[in-house]
Amino acid sequence: MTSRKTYHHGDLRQSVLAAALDVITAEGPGALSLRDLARRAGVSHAAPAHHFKDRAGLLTAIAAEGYDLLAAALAGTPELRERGVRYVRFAADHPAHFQVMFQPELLRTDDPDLVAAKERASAELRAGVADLPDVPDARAAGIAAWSLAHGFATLLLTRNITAALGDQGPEEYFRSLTGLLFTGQLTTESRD
Amino acid sequence: MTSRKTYHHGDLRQSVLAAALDVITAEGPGALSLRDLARRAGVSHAAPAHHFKDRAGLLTAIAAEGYDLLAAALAGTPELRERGVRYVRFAADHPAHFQVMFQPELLRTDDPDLVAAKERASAELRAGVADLPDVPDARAAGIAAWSLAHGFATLLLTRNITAALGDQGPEEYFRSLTGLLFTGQLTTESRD
DNA sequence: GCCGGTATCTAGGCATTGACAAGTTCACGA
DNA sequence: TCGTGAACTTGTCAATGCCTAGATACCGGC
Repeated sequence: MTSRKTYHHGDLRQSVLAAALDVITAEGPGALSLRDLARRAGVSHAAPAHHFKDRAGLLTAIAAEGYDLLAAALAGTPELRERGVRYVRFAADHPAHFQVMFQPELLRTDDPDLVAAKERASAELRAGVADLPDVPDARAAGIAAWSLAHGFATLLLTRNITAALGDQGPEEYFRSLTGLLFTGQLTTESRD
Repeated sequence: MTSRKTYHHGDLRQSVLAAALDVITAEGPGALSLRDLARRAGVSHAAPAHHFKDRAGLLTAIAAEGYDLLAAALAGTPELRERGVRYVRFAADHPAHFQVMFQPELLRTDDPDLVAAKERASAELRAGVADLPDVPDARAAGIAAWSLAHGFATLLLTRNITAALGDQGPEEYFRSLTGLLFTGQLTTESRD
């Protein structure tokens, strides 16, 4: 509702993006309305379209930004476990990005910017397992680690493990979870 | 478009549910339109509302059905690993249910039927770790296992691991993944 | 300093949708 | 037979996405 003296908003793209993240965080991507975002920014209802083309364009831009944020969050972390912790932290800190990134139906998955950003994040994920010693199938190991972190993050954001967390932060809880796995406490059953 | 001779459809609820699952599977929950579902069933545009109240009601019914299907899929499986495999299989077999179940913004989370069905599924999940020997924190172990299976399932449905699968089925791949973890092949790094 | 091109934003309109209200048809039991 | 309620229809309203045409302002070349 910020009144504006100039004809040009000046920073409409960022303004709309920020408002979109708020809405998605609070009510999910389904509640997104381009017209509502325009109202919040104090511009006419068709103004956002110039920056994002349409709804899918806006969400694609958010997803691309998310992949870049994820890549940055993972960069420079040597240990695999700590990468997992940072993955969880990213999801907790950027829930809107995270949600949109993993709902391909909402996106233009062939968008060049999105593809490039996703590849940068993907490279960081692969780097986490590349230097593991004595792992026969690095790709499978990577998917195992990714599944664990991604599942934890998803269950966290869908409020499926809030009770279990207690007063502990998600990151610490996840760190101790990996400890449980890596010290073999879950391996006591039959092996085939 | 099936022409109908009687005034009453006869099985509108099931008809709408089935059509909704098709749409969600193909294009996600966002593409759901009550009016479109009505057209497919050959009824007037407001007929579905009588059975599901509104959009959230329809999605809540789908989620509840999903939790019951999941509980049934897990029931009677003794081993934890096999429960994980069945969890993955459930997601692969019922992608629409799975998606909707884990998007709380779309649902009426306080709906009694939904809460009850979710509790039944939750009980089956807990049962998987209840009889594990020598696990100090069964709850944490359960969340670790759930995270792994849920993450794998989610990444599978979002087409993030299709390349890695090759011609292997998701279930077999997941089974071998758990093998990787449970035989300690990912535990070679530092332990603190 | 000004002038034209272009990015940015406005205004209007159309088809579609979700939700609501009121009326119609039908099944079923007293 | 009658009436009661469930199942479905019809009509309507506000809101949305998207398109098109037009208005405004910024910016580089001259």
